[in-house]
Amino acid sequence: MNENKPITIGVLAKAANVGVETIRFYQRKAIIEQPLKTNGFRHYSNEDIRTVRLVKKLQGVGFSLDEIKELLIFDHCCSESRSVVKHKSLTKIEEIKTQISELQATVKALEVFSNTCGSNQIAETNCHLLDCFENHWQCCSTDNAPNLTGE
Amino acid sequence: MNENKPITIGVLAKAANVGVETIRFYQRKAIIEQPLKTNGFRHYSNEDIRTVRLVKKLQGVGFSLDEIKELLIFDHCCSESRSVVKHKSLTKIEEIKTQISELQATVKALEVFSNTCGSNQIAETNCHLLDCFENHWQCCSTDNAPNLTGE
DNA sequence: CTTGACTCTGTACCTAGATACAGAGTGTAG
DNA sequence: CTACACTCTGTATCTAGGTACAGAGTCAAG
Repeated sequence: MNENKPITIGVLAKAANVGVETIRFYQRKAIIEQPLKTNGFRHYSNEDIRTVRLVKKLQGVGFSLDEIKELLIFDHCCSESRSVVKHKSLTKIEEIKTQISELQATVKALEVFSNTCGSNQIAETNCHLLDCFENHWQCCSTDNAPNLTGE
Repeated sequence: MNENKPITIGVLAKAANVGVETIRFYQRKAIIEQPLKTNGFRHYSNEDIRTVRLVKKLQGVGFSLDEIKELLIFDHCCSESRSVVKHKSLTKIEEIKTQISELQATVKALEVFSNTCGSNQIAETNCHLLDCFENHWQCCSTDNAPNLTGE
């Protein structure tokens, strides 16, 4: 039933909620495969729709197109090199877990900030984002930068 | 003790682990304030070091420079408009929480993928990233895109 | 068989976030 | 007082990820 109404670039773009130029861009970047052509017109598969949607979703959670491309390549060669794929997935999982903890620290810092700064009773000096973030990250303080300014 | 050895742009850049050009770029973008000058040379404060470090940290968890700029502006005007600041912080907290759940779904999908694809016993057909993500997101499937291809 | 919607290739342009460099001035150690 | 490291302003260039044409071909309805 998909044979009589082929999925042209416009149909794909609409289905995946992106512009046609974006599809062509992804082809140039080899994120989606160059599809078959009829009379010079490309036609796509339902899997292409799923792929483009996945690309947009993965971008939304912080993957770059290069990373996404790598993930998608896994998907096509996994019978050849399962252990490599497994290893790369596990590495990526660890990266994402780290990012989740950093985001949780951000939330904590913003909560403290909004509780102090958003409260009218608190003195202005207790109300600095910099302080809140430093308490939750121990990364921005100048204390751990020895002897750069005065010795 | 910081008076005799002023924090020049190079010192600041090194302390915050960025290039001097990045510092100048942040000044042009008004992410850090234009500091005082002596004989045409800018000198910075310890707070500037903290600020640049915070900027890099916030970028690392997905904030754009414009968002960071807005946060930093909060930090300087909060006594004037505490309720606005509070409201914006709470909005940001909700955004980050959403992002955390999406990242958690990504981790789940990758775990399933690495457990199937990484296992030598599993048939190749059970081993698609697209399937794993669709099961954890219900977003990429073509099923919920009605009548775009065949009717 | 024309008209309008769509597609093709190719190239140019755009924003964000830097990064590089030219040409001139400054400041400090030897 | 010279040499070298550093800074200044201003402009150009780069990468990522698109977005926007131009000029030509295709296809389907009326």
